[in-house]
Amino acid sequence: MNLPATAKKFIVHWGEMGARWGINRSVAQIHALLYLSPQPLPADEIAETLAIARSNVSVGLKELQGWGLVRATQTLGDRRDHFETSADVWDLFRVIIRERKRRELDPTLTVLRECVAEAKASESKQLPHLDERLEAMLEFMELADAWGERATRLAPKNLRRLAKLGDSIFKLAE
Amino acid sequence: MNLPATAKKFIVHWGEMGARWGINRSVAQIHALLYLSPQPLPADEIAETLAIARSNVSVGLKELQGWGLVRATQTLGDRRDHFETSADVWDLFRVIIRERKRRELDPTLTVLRECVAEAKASESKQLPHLDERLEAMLEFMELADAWGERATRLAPKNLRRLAKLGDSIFKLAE
DNA sequence: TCATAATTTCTGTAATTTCTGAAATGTTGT
DNA sequence: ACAACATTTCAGAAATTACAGAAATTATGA
Repeated sequence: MNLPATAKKFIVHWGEMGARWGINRSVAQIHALLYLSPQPLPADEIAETLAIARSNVSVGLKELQGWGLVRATQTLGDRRDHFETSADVWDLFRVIIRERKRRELDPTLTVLRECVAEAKASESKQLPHLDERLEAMLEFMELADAWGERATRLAPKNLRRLAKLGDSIFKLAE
Repeated sequence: MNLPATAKKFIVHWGEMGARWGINRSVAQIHALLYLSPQPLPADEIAETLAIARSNVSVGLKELQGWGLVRATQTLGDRRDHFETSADVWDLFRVIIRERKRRELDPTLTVLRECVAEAKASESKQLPHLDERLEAMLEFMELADAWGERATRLAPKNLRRLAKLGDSIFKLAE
């Protein structure tokens, strides 16, 4: 596909953003392209459009499917899989939160709980406040975890609605 | 400094987490060590404790100072700078949000606004919904930006208070 | 069953990032 | 001004990551 300049700009920027957040540049670009596409795309068209090797697209799509961000669809008269992502940014947000929570927050909570238990058991001379610091971090992560859990449960529409309530929510805490 | 096993575990895990979020592993480890330390540490002690080159510590500390996460302090009778970070996780959170907003969200908003303007000006045949998709993304980013801005303004204590209101906040959107 | 198409896995190369140790620069006290 | 200490810069080495193309595998239809 020959992309309009605007689409190219968005896809390139999306790739850069992904890279800053620990997502492979090509993977982020594939996702950006699918987000803009009105219909599911076959892997070879993605490869051609983004000018990356077909094999890379295969790996990238697997990765995105692993995140639950992309799914394969089939059409009559074409043996190739066609890939699509959700057109709803709030849905994408929800999925990303869910996965990062599962992959990063949950293991961190496990480690922190172990650390807190150990730190309480044995006081250290070099680091007298070790337990306090770890407990504070644990509390933070548990709250983040709870927010992630709730965001995951909420329907995309309600998530958007909640986001728009920003001002009144922050007034609760002033 | 000879670290207790628990501290090592935390620092190593923190380094891994950082790496997943686009922060250099050593930089994240330096920050973790400073977070656990009851007093500011000189660069050579950081290097020795984490077993990384002194020059590397220098670069890492500069990076952390650039984020506003670490500052140098001086003590009488010691020419060396001693480095410290905030012991308040909510303060750290606030600083990180502020910087990521400045470095990533704000430039993204700029690009997206340009993209939306271009997309409205010229309809594309291949991507008929380009403008809608870009506008939806822009709305999302603007809301994220507004939340970041408010979080940045709030005092750490109030941020914590707000985080603890999680349940009642999410009820607003059900 | 066989030929063809589609996809994935694998392997080596290229590019990037991270890190070290040496050299250069800056700072402090005598 | 000089010596001692402290820090930063820099160039190259080491490690990691990303990528392309070939080979292998899997699926489809005749």
